[in-house]
Amino acid sequence: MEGTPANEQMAPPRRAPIQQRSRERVERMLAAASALIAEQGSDAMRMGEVAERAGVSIGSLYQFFPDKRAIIWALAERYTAESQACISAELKGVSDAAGLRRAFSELVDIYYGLFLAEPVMRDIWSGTQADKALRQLELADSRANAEFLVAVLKRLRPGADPVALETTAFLVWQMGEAAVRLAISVERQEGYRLVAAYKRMALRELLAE
Amino acid sequence: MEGTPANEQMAPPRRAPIQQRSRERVERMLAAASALIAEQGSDAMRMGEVAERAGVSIGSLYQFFPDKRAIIWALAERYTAESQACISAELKGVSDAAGLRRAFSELVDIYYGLFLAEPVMRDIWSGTQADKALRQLELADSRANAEFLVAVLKRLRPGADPVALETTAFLVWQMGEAAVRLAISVERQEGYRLVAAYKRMALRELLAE
DNA sequence: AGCAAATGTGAGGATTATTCATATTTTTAC
DNA sequence: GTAAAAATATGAATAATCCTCACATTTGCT
Repeated sequence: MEGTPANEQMAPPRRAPIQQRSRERVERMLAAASALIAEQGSDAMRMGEVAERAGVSIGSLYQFFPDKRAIIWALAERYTAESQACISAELKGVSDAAGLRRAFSELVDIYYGLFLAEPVMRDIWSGTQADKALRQLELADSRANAEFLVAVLKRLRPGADPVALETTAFLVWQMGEAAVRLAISVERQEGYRLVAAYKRMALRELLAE
Repeated sequence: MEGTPANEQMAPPRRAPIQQRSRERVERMLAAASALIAEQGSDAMRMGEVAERAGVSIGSLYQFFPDKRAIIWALAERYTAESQACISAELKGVSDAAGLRRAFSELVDIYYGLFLAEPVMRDIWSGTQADKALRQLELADSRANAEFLVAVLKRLRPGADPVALETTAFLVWQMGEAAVRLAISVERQEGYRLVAAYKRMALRELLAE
C-alpha cells in the first residue's frame, strides 16, 4: 500500500516490492529521499539525486514509486501512522476532565516538539495543501485522531449531541495542526505563547457546556 | 511593488511598468493568469498560455514578473489588500461585546463566502504553505488583521496584558483561516457546522476572562 | 536445468520555466 | 524637430527535470 495513495487523478500504479532485495532497496530510496528533504526541502529534491544516494538507478526508483509525490506521500504516511499510535495510547484511558487536560497538553507538546525536531515532517506538512493526495491523507488522519477525542468526550459528556462532538473534535484537531505550523514559522518565544494559547482555547472548548 | 515580493531567496527583480501601455499589458497578464487559475489551478497554469491569452509574448511576461510564483503572488496581494480594507471597516467602530459578536460573525461569513465563490482565491491560499513568499504574505496579512482585533479587545478589556491580547488575536485569526480552508474542503453541510463551531470557539476565547 | 515473474538499468523523450540578443516604441534632452 | 536614451516587445534557443521504455539481469519455482 505504501507509495500508492488511494486517490483519484494519480499516476499509474507501480508494483509493490515482493522480494527481500527490493524491499531493502525501497527502504534505501525512502531513506535517501528523507535525507535530501531534510537538507534542501522536498521541492529541491531531485529524483536523480534520490536514486544516486540510494545506490539504485533512476529506473528502479520509478519501478516502485509512480512519481515524485508518491515518495513524499510514503514518508508522510509513516509519520501519520506513528503519531496516530501515540495519540491513541495517550487518550485511551482518559475519563475525566483533569485527565483530558493532562493528556491533551502532553499531546500538543509532543506534536510541537516533533515539528521542531524533524525537518522532514516540517517540510512535508507545511506543503500539505498543495498536493491533493497529501491533503487527503492529512484530513483522514485528522478525522481518525478526532475519533479518539470523541470517545473521550462521550465519556465526559454522555448527554451531548454526537454530531456536535464530532465537529468540535475534528475542528479542534485541525486547529491544533494549524497552530503548531504557525508556531514553528515564527520566533521561538512567540511560538511557545501561541501553542499555550491554543491549548487554553481548545481545552476551554472541549470542556465547556 | 506589485509582482515583487519583498523577500529573501527571490528571483531577480524586474522592471515595474511605467508607461500607460505596459501598465495595461500587465493588467491583461494578471487577468489571463487569473482566468487560467480559475479554470485549471495554478499548478497547471502554463506561462506560455498566460502570455498567449494576454496577447503578449512570453518575453514580455518575464519583463514584469521574475517568475511564475511572482504572478501568483501579485494576485494574492490584491486579494489581501481588498479583504484587509473590508476587515478594517467592519471592526472599526466596535466597542462592546455584542458588537464584536456581530462583526466577527459577519467577517467569518464574508471570508467563507469569498472562498466558496472565488476559485482563484481558493487555489492560491490552499497552496500557501508551499511557497515561502506567499506564506510570508499570509502571515503579514494575518498580523495586520489581528491588529484591528487587538484594538477592539483593548477597548473591551482595558486591563488585560497587551502581549496576551496580541497572541490571542493572532492565533484566532490564523485559526479562522485554517477553519475556512478546512470547511471548503469537506462537504458543504459539514463545512457550515465547522465554521459555526469555529465562531463559537473564537468568540468564547475573545470574550473570556 | 529451465521457465516465468520480479527486478534492474540508463540513455533518451517530452515538457516547461526562463534567458537573451535583437527590434521597436516612447520619452527625454537639446 | 531630432537624436540619444530609456522603456518595452519579441520568440527562438537554452536548461533543467520528470518520467518512459526497450532490453538486461536476478530470483523463485518445478
